[in-house]
Amino acid sequence: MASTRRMGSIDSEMGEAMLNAAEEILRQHGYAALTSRKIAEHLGVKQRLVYYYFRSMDELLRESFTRLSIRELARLKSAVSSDRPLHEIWDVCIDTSDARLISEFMALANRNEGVKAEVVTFILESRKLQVAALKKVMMRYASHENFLPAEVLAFMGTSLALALNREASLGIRKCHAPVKKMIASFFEAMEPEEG
Amino acid sequence: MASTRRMGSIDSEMGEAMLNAAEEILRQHGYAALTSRKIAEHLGVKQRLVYYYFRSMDELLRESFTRLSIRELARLKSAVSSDRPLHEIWDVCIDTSDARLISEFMALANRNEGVKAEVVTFILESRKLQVAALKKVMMRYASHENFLPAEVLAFMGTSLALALNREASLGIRKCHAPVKKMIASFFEAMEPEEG
DNA sequence: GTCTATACACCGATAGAC
DNA sequence: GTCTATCGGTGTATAGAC
Repeated sequence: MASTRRMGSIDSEMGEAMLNAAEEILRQHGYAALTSRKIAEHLGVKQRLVYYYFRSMDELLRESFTRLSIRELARLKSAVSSDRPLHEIWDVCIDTSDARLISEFMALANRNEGVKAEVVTFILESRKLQVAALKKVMMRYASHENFLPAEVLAFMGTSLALALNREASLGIRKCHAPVKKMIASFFEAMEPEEG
Repeated sequence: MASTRRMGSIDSEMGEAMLNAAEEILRQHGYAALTSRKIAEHLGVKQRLVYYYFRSMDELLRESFTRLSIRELARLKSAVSSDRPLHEIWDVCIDTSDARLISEFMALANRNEGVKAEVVTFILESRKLQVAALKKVMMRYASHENFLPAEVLAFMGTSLALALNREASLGIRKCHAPVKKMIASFFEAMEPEEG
């Protein structure tokens, strides 16, 4: 039997507040600064309380990414079933929570098995959604033979959005304008307005 | 006047060894584990010695990225002046030191001004080299009007290589094969063998 | 150039009171 | 559900001996 120490539910108000605080700390100060004491301080409670809601900092970290993942997949699904899925998907990718937060989780995933598993699941799931949406659009509109395979386009879209966001968070803009322009005209060709 | 505590040169054998150890720790355990104690332990010396070669851990971190940056730019420059620059540049990007190491520095850059400045300089410099190389190749070969602008291609190349490496380090392969195939045939068209 | 020794702060995690 | 108090461990950085 596992330990039965914990009594508070993660879905409670305080549990959610702690995950919110964790996200905020990750964004602003990085995973090295994500400690139970900082979270408690952030909420005006005592450090001990964090261990009432989470078995360990590791669990807190995993729960944090799980929640983020659920949130992002929901946005993606909603985009997929919209009128102009490609445009909406791109908006989700480019306007995703924060390049900094993602950077932290990417770095964490390389050495935290729990986070890694969640990150992998998230990437595969969102890619599946994107590829399906692309294939559907490419079926609908005529000239889809001129385009690259849906798998390639999905991968490119994700990669470009991530890179644009990452560089923007560093203050870099070089080449971003022509890249964005190219993407916009590309989407316009694939999924024209009033389609 | 700044402090004059330090006496050892970073370019010395021990200084270099410490930077090597730092890289290794970053790769394997992440920036939260990069401590003066771990570096010393890694080399079989005492922790105090790290502060003989570096004023602070912050300085060590900056020096570490600076060295990495110099190394990568040298590889890139050599690729640019080779027989098939595009193919060589792609090889440098895809075979770059390690997706994990880069993930760590990316995360660090978001909150360490010294590292951030170095990272920004590195990105801008390598982009400049890539764009110049692309333009040159596109001039040389005829059908360059069919291609996207050099700025866009450079950005796409970097983004795709980074994403491929990042996912590979997580064990993900989904869509990688068609993406790599597309890139290979693209380069072949732009820079054919025996050109 | 490398060491011992030490200061002081912060970490995760726990026991147990209220 | 939240608290006080405390454990052993680890972090940066320094003083000063050899």
